[in-house]
Amino acid sequence: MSVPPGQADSADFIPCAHDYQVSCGNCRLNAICLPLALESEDIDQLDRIIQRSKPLQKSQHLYRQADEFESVYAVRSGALKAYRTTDDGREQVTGFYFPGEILGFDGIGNNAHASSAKALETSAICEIPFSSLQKLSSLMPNLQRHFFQLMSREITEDQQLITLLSKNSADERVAALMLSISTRNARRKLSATQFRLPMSRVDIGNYLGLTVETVSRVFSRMQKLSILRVDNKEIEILDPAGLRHMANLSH
Amino acid sequence: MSVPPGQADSADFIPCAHDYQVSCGNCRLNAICLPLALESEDIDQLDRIIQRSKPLQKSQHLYRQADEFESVYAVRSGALKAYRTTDDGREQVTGFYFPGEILGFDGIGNNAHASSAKALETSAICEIPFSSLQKLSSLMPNLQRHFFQLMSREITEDQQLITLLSKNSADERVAALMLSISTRNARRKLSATQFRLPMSRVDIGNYLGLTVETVSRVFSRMQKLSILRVDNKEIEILDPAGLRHMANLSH
DNA sequence: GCGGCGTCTTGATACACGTCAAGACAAGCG
DNA sequence: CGCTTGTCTTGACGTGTATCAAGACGCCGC
Repeated sequence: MSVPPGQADSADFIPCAHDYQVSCGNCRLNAICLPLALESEDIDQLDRIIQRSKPLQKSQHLYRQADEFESVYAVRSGALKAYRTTDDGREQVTGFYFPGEILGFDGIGNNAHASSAKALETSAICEIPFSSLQKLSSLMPNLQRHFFQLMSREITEDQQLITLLSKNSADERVAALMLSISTRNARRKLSATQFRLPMSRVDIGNYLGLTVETVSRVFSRMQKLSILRVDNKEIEILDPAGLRHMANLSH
Repeated sequence: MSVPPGQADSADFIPCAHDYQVSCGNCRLNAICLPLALESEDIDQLDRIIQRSKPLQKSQHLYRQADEFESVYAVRSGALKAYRTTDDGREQVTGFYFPGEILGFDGIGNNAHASSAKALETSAICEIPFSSLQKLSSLMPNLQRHFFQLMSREITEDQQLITLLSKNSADERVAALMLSISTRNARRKLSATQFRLPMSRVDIGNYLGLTVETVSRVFSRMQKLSILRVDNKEIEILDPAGLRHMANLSH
């Protein structure tokens, strides 16, 4: 297996032939992924259970809805979307996941994944087998607490999305998503004002409960107002305050 | 403190002068709340940390958004709603909680409650201090697993609501809520076809991302189609199959 | 380079639900 | 009892977003 060429656009990817052997201790994302006061002894234990064998190509699945639940996953580079398929065959995108973020928690409840996860671009993944994680959590109270917190935050974020879908206009929804991506970029020490969207307009619309056309129109409107510069998937936030205003206050 | 009079409409309430001293071992809801293979020894340990001191009157708060997070709570009788207040002062109902169900998980993430919880009618509550729960979880792998599962299910349910809000019509949303309440009633060995809604039309609309007027019109429509009999908060499901059809397939 | 095929944009039209308004009903209280 | 207040219902109308349709753009293989 050779190292895929042209990782230039993936700032989180560590260009090293044996990159899948990085440990949590030296991973530059650990401040996001594991902001814990763990002894290096503890980190070693964690390292031992984590598997880093899965570089995922664009549009490949990490797991599928109804698959048996075995692990949760941390994104090391790239980006993923999670989505569920309803009884009548339609899809609902439930989240986008960027480097340092963890997905798969929705599978614990019934021992089967409640959603599917698909790579939006070439992505490197850390797999964390849940049974090992449970054992380790019993021994390391910090770790147990950390995973309770991660799940709790997922709940909080879902509730924010619920509010967004329930109460906000198309403009507000798109603005909120742009701000969310901007914030998450900043957390990874990337530009908060310039980035490339890994997902399509269809995915954005699906996630926000809007049609592609509406999303497109909102982007055009924002561009006309000089809040954003939009060049296909390339986004530049020209007026952060205006964007925040558009997301929150405008009724 | 005297026992409140007139609990006749609250089927889950155990009419006993010292009812706040029931233990998990003999609580008739434990199959829902704690479906665990726990030794009676373990149950005793759990009993010891749980506090049952809080009978809540209608419209009283169990906790408020931004309150310090200390406990999660199990509903013993009555019903509650959880809601968050957005920056611009509007409210979003994020869930309804019935006997046997546990709420408060959204507070773990940042050590502060991310939502408020308010009693929709007189309710009895079991308080489970989270720090004790964490310690106990480390000792009892089953218990740890159980709470991971509960949180995971909360995530799954939130995602179902996201899908509902994002993809479904007013008819479908209301139908889905009625089915959800029906199912949860059945789980508690109550009628799946006849029940009294503890929440107002405003709450329903808020939860489902609809106005009161729309909710009311949907109920009228359902009544005209002989799917439901609606008498203010009293609901009778006349045509369960029709209701299911209305919730799922109709487009 | 050129053709083909997604993805994205833009415009015209339709409709589901929101908004506004008024009346009906229920509950609490002097 | 009648008054008040809040909740619920029903109707008429307006609007934001979906839908339908067509064209523009970008990407890839040949």
